[in-house]
Amino acid sequence: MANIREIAKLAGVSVTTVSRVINNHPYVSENKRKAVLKAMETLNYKRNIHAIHLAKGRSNMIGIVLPNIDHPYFSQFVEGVAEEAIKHHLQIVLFQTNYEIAKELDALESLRGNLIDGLIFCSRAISLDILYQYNDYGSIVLCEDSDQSIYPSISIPHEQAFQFGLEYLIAKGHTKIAYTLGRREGPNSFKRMQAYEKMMKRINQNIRKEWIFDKCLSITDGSEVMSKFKALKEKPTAFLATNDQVAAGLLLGAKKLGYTVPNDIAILSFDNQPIAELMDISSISIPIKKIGALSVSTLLDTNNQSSKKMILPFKLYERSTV
Amino acid sequence: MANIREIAKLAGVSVTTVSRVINNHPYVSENKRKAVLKAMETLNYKRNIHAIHLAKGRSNMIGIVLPNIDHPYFSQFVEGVAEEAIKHHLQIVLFQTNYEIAKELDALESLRGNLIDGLIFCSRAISLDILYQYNDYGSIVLCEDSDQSIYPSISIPHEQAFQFGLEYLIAKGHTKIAYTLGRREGPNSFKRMQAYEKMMKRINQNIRKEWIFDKCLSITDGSEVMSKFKALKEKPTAFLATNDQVAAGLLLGAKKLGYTVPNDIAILSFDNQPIAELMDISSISIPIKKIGALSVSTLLDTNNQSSKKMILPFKLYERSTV
DNA sequence: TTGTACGCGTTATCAA
DNA sequence: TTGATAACGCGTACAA
Repeated sequence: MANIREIAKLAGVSVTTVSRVINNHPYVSENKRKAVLKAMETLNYKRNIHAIHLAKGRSNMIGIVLPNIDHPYFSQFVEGVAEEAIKHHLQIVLFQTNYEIAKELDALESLRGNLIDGLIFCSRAISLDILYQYNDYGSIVLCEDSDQSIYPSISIPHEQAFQFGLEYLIAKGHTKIAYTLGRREGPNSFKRMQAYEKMMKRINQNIRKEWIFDKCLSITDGSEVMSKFKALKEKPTAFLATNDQVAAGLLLGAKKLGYTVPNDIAILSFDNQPIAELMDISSISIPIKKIGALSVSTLLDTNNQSSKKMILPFKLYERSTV
Repeated sequence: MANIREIAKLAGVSVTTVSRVINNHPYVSENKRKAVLKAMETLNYKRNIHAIHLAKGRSNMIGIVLPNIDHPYFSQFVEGVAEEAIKHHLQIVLFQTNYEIAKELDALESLRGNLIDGLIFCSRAISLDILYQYNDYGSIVLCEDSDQSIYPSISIPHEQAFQFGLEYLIAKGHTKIAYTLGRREGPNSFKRMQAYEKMMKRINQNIRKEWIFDKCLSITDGSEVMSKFKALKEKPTAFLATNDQVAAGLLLGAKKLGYTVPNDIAILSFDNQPIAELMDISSISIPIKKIGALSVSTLLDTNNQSSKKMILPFKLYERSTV
């Protein structure tokens, strides 16, 4: 409860001097500094962070917007953010939105209300129009393959990567290719769908709606898709999966249903997480942690270069499922 | 930028009245309320959260201390916390510690400095002695099978659950039982080790250090343990695994090395997450999300019952790996 | 090198 | 039903 004034009184100095000692400012004589430190000790002083935030107008906290933390992609992303944040003495506030726009607005309002200095959109549902309204209230970084020009964005080139995956499957002799998506509405999904349509046109294949599975994010989702695959009259020969979890589910589901991989059905996925290596799943790597870390440094850097787009490299890891 | 005073001026009322309107207090005439709301609208008013925190002495933020978020156990835990927190309009601040005591101290200092109103220790490395020094600075909840009596704790009965798992393996004919641990130092691990020693004594088995594998948390860790298993002269016939990830790694590693499960080696794990169901791994469930959710409500409740210990039930799901 | 005095934006108290 | 004013605790011109 002891505040800076009580310390000053006990130490026989002014509050300014106390403040200087606390913040390691120069121009404090050694004996006064000692007196202040001693007073702080005896009164068990702790500074009130809210007062600092109020006085400074900043909080050294940043927010992360994500649908749900309980998914390897997002938790790894946050891990990358956390590691970088700690270097800059930033605290992290989590906004789990479940893709609800109202919750994303909460996060934006927290930015407007100065709770956080900046906001990282790991994945968003809200429209860019609304996002633009918050342009003045703090830094915002988008982690998506975005073509807008207001906010900095960081991602891999999703369209190109998806096309690369399709070309790889085609080169392996596949023309009947199905794919899974997290959710149709996301900007990254949109890029993936574009790549798919383009490539199918190139190899003269019709787009079959029943070969496109959305809402696929988890290992369980992948397994369920495999059951749907079984019921399909006309079957694809390959899957391009949202991520390694879905691919693992597909693989396990396939084995359970008696299909052999890659003979009956080939599987290629994204992310290249440990599970892909362990289950020997061919996967296109995405540097998730790095994207997280870069989103922090970009956030801090945002004064200078307010709307740059960063594109990170992806890489194919060939394994046994294609 | 507009603050409460400017609103007051424009609306022709006092700051008190503005504050009343903002906080839905009674005793504001309808026309003044309208005038205030209009002024807020035209000046694009947003309240400064730091000023509120300072004036109120609270922040409506809670902290979570965990080693690293990029693990299904912890991310699911946080998911449980987040879902409960949102019901109480609480924000979540993440403290990723990597089991470093200094980082745990950071979190405690944030509690002391009023940044957060309460702190949840999902897993801790710091000693209870030090923890006790922060008893006055806010609520603390421990999510461990703890016998201390200062802070509320929430967990499953780890010793009992581990014993239950061992008894199950023994009933299935196993006497040569190995196990994996997250880290030796944790309170939960200690309980598990106790149970192990007790049960081995009961069935007249020596404790073999080389059958105890620590630092096992991930799927990769499990796979590596299996390689060590291969090099073992005298081999156990069963593994009790830290969690489903480790079990999955053990299972995949076993298959890769040509062992059959459960004939060559049986595997039983904890958590019962989706991957266990999908890979048909026998597992003892832990209600992780529920523990997370309860930790929040306990935190809020902590005035009344400052040191209760909550023990949640576990349950065995028998599958094909034992 | 030190201190005074004010600003930060809001809530709470008390008098009217 | 309203408003003046004092906290809340710290940072920082500016003066000395």
